[in-house]
Amino acid sequence: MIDPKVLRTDPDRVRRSQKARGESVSLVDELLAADEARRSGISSFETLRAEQKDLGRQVAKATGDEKAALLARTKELAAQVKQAQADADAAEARHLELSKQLGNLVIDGVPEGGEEDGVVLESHGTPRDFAAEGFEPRDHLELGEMLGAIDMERGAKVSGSRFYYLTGPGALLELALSQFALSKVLEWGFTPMIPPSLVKPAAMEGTGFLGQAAQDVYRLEADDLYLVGTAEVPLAAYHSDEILDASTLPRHYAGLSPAFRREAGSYGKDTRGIFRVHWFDKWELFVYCDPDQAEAEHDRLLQFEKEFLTALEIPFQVLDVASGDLGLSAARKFDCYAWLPTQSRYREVTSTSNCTEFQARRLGIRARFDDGVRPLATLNGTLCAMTRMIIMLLENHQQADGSVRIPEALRPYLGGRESFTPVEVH
RNA sequence: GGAGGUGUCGCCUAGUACGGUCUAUGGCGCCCGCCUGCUAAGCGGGUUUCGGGCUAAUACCCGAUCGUGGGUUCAAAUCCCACCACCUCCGCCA
Repeated sequence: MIDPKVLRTDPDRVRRSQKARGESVSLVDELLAADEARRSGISSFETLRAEQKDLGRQVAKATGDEKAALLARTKELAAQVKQAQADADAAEARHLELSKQLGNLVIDGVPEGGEEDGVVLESHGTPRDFAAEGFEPRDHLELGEMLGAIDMERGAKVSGSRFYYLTGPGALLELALSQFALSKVLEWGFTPMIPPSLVKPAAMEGTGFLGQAAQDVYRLEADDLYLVGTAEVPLAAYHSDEILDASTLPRHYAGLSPAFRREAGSYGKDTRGIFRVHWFDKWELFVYCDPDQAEAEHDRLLQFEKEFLTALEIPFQVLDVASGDLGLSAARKFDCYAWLPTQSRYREVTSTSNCTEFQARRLGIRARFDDGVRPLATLNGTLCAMTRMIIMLLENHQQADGSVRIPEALRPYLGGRESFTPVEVH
């Protein structure tokens, strides 16, 4: 949710933001009307209720005829109070419903437009020239099968399409990546967390995943729980309905969890291998901070993501995501796109969002600052989505014979091993 | 899954059998002040939280808030119903 005061004092700014997102601008006017109705509803309820309480006190003290007279009067008032409360509740509910539809305010400077309009801010590393090296690169699945690292067929047999087994070297790679990620997050001062990956509707709703992204979420009907698509959800909900001491900010958490995604509407897209799957494991970075520090923290998250990709020797670009492609919660988003040799293009591997106070307001996360209790800012960023990172390692570090060089940074977590080589598998 | 118990303003706690100055008690902690070579102790005052109003700002005023949501009633911490969380025991289980 955005700040209701901004809506009242500067509705044009909200309209601009809605327009930049490609969302309905008339929602802003509906919200303004709902807000007004809500405030006047509450106000008339409070007035009546004060009167009722006062009468109640008199009744408590009175006796005999006096009491009977007061009781007769107060009965009618009670009916009015009840009605006023019902009206106020209805107006409040309407306002809340509309508020939740409104996306976060886009930060100035975010490029306008949709998916194609993101701006490349920087490029790091140089894609290999396989032609110059004299061989045609194999794609990650071919390499994965040669190495005995990825088994899609059995994944499909057991769980269906878009499921996989990581076997032998594949499993080792994921665990090495995970260990490497852990050592980095500790070095950067994050608290490592293993959060629950099933959450209640409130957590999903509060993080903004039940809006336009709802069709992509797995739900367990029998238990009314959701499977999270990212550790962002349990990490954001961790402090829900809490008031934190400002002196404990910023708080840096790094969560390792599975990510479950229905990938509805992506039929036929990226169907080969483990590029787009229904489940993968991921290290996610999460920050709670003073809204004043949010943009600086956002830059830091991006730095960490860049450092990780650089250490793994993967060429990548940084994209400033356009306003129409931000999702509900983000006010600004930077994606890292890594070079995928067999597609000769950069593909998304990480994404970091500054959600400002949007999620905190929905989840009731506040902090006690010198100037009072205010919602704080939340930010998140991918550190390592295992399947995508494995793809990038396999393809970028492959050799002519199908073996794959292990970047130095990962070797300590693989017993010093320098490469994986093709094997006979069954 | 079965049986029983508990849930009060940071923590502990009084209040719930019998609805009405509960406008929620007391202690700890914390904040301010006094006293004081300095600290401690002592003394006095303040302290649920949230939303709103009014202020230059304090002060002050109004509403909500006793796990959550409903209900009964003129009136609910207190009575009724549902749900949630935690604890104990039993069963099952990595």
